Amino acid sequence: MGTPSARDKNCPPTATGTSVPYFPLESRHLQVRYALKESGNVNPDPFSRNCGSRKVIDRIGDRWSVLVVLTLADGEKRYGELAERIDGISQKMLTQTLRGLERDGIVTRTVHASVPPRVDYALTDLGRSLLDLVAGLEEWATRHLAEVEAAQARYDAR
Amino acid sequence: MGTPSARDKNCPPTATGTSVPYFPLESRHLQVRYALKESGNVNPDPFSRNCGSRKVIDRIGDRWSVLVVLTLADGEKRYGELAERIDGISQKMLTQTLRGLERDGIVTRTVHASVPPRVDYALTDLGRSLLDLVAGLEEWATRHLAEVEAAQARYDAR
DNA sequence: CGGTATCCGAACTGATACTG
DNA sequence: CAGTATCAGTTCGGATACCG
Repeated sequence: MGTPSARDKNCPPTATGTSVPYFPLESRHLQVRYALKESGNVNPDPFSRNCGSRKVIDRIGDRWSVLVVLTLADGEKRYGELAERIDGISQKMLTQTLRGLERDGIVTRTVHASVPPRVDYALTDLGRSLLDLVAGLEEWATRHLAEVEAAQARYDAR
Repeated sequence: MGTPSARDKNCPPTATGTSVPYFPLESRHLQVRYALKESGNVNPDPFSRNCGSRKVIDRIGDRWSVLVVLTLADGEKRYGELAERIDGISQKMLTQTLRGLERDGIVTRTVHASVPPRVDYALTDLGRSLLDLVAGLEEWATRHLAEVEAAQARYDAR
């Protein structure tokens, strides 16, 4: 299967025009294709499952992660505070999102052995570095919102 | 329903600790809740459907948009080229994604009246401004990939 | 308070077949 | 070539009920 580092190298650094490296999805189908490639049984279009872009996009991909990170921007928060601030999120999704972020090392989860229980969530250093980018996205959105809406109106009119 | 601009103001500029403005989803349920609030029949937690962050997150939210924008980084590309480069995307998803990006004014679609037909896609100025951010995300991903994977390994071990 | 477990409809996604 | 239409499998997401 070649060296893993070599495969990772196939992943485009910053979208320069290299060839066919993206592997964004985790569907069964693609996993199968990947497995086949790994075993060398299929036509050779090299693409890496470990592609960095896939990782972020998976995490950014779900609607809530970004919001959670953004909400933690001004410091540690309790589960309940997060639930309250991120309007529209369900308990299930909040928990699920927090677990994912925790797994990725983006937030920490601190349980205080008190009664009633108290659980605090905070960004890690890694999380804060991601926050910079995510905040940029939000800023972009607010800055260009009017433009986007104008474009949509134009498109819909036609 | 109050002035729309006032509602938009409720949307947090850059995740400073204001209160409960996010409305990321477009589910029927939430639309109903929003409609209820609009008519003033429900408890008052002000949040804006036009929240800028919702807009971007919706667009960034699906896995493919980011990849398409990234792939268009080095210039105009044909439909087929995109399909080839973005490995794993189906025709349906590619078309759907491109339509969405076109609607938002992020890409242009140029049909050449030739036979066989030829359709070129390119980033608009708006698209290029978004590219900057998206490229940053990709860079972040590649830079911190090892960290994320280490965190995941640690989490899974436990 | 801060979750977990289950259920179920909605939405997403891809494969396939067909068209201008 | 660049789509559109249709259909089936999977996942997503919320409501509800319950637990430590």
